[in-house]
Amino acid sequence: MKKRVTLKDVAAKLGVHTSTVSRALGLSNEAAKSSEAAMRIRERAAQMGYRPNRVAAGLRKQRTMTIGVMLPDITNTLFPPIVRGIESVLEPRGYVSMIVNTDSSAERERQLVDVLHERGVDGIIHAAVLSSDPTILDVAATGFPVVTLNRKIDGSNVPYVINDETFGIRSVFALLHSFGHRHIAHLAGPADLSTGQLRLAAFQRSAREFGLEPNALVVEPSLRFDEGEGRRAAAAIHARAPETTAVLCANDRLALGALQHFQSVGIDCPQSMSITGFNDMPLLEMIKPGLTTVRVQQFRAGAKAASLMLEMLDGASDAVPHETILPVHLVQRESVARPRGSVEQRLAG
Amino acid sequence: MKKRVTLKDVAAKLGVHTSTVSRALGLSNEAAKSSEAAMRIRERAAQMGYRPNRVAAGLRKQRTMTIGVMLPDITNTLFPPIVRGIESVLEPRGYVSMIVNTDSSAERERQLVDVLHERGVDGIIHAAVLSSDPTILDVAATGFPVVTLNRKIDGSNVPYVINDETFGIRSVFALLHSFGHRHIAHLAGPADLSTGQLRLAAFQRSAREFGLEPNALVVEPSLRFDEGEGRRAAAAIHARAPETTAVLCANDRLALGALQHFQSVGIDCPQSMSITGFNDMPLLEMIKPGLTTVRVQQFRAGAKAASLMLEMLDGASDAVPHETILPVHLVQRESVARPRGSVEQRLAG
DNA sequence: GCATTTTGCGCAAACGATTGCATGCGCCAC
DNA sequence: GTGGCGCATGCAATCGTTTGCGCAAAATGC
Repeated sequence: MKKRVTLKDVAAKLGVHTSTVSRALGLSNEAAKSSEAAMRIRERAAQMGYRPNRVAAGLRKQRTMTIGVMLPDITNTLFPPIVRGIESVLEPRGYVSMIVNTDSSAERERQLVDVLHERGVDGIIHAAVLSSDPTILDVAATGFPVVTLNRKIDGSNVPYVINDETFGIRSVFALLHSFGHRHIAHLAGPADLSTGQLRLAAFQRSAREFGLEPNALVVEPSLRFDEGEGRRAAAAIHARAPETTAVLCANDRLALGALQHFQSVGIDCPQSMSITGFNDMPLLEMIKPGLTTVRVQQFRAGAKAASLMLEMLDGASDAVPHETILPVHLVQRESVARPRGSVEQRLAG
Repeated sequence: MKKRVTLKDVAAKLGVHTSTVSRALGLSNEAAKSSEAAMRIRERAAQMGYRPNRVAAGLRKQRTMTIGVMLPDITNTLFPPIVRGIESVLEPRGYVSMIVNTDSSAERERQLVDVLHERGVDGIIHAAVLSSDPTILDVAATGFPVVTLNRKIDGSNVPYVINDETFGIRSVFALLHSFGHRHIAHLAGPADLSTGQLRLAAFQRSAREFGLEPNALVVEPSLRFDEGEGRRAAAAIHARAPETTAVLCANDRLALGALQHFQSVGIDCPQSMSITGFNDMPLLEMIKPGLTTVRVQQFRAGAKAASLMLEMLDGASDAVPHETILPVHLVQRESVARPRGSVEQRLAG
């Protein structure tokens, strides 16, 4: 393996001191470094194929130009766009990200925070899921730069980026309501996940806003955000409240599961049952019927979180906004129709 | 921000030299380190919350315990499982991965190799796509540890892990043939991507094997592995060869596009047109008709590549197999049926 | 009980960059 | 002509570990 070219090598070749070379290459060294001597050094360094050793620089400067990214599971289609968004702002600034998967386990999260620390990351972007996890808050409390994604943090000054879930849920609710649905069930997300909580709260607020009694509406919580739970919970809803004409699901995968369930028992969507999702995951437009859902801007969320992080690292901690809410928008496809037996449908039929 | 505890701090507190502490904590220091002195040191270090600084260790040891992972785009559903597979073997051994997205650009790839080098990664796992890209080969040629995924490398000794694409394509071909299809078109992948090439070659070999003249079968190459190209190419196939009864697609997304096209022009799948995919991407079971495809084991491929990498790093380079082929298997769903007008169908009809 | 091997630990030099301080030079002004 | 200022460069310390070397003490062998 070829030995790498170091500052010393370049310096020796030019008969100058390493510090001189270091300064000549130092990015921001005022315009002063446009002197011809510096020019010659840079030229020579490039020609020799010099590449700075960021590990050494990191040790000395206590800045590794590395950002830790913690997420539950990169396999979940939600996260890759976030990662790309983060990367899109980090990379041009010379940072790289170090991605770890927590599998939503508090224990793993604790370990992984240590792993990231040992490797000297300059900050952590935390794509949170658990509605409460002390670890990352502890880290932030020490003054270490942290930005969270998808979770509102109340009792701290950790900046966070979230999507406007409340508005999103309200939008689907409004849509269902405008189609004439009054028996709207909520297939809720897991109670220990922040998005689950948030969306449930938004559902209840919307119900009230539209003059429906929240307690009269059935809410069936799921244990995981997956199709299996969607099927199970949909069955439960149908059993508990056969009068239900629409199921507002906390995310797309639950909605997909619900869809499968109703199809399997011969209840047509959207003719006999309207179903909505959340997130607008890829490929959703392929399935039949196209799922009406809410599109969230994952890429932008990642990019935003990364910019906030960079601002913090630039020392402008005070200037970074505590809260950033990204707009979402309703994506109407075919999974919502007027309820069977509604006035309009009788007229049409 | 709390200052981190260093070896020196621990040493000072115990009145010993840093090197003593270092050795006491050094993982593999023979059983010798079970001495009570070492025990006390470890205990004390843990109690003080000592965490080794891997940056410093990396500088000194020229081993950062970091593996670079290059892939085209983490957003592509193929890659997250690979990443988890890699992580599953790296993490228990104390390594972390540094993921970069090349967007299939040779230029970006060149830059990113430098980025990874600067950060002192111990090796690179390259989830290749381009059927030829010199950069990574150059890197490997210098003796730097490289393992590639999904691409066969001929003129070098870089270990690679691939799925048994040839067998997979042959399996679908055999299935279509057994259903009575004789006018089988291939919706091929981009010619500059290795998987595109490989699958085309496998298609032609299979045709010959089953007694069909490869040149008589229509092959429509796509420019990208996406639904849009799938639609376009499917239309082209239909126009060029209306007698086609089955389209064997180079991957699932192309198949999805083809499906969309045929549906849009009123050609029913599978009644009038059989379609097959490749990869078995998630959510595929949700669409109608379920796409018959080939499942590849991405997680295992990643895990395997990572093990090979670790073997190389352990100095067992010679013992590392040059080629690893992972089995794939056919997943039959509903998108394949007997061709319209076949003897069997006439009998059934 | 003495010679020899083993063991345990301290010392100090790395690893490759950055950076405060010192030095020396040229240049300008008075 | 000399004092002072600025600028470029060199010197050396530093970041936190690891590790070869050497010395002393302990353990072993006969």
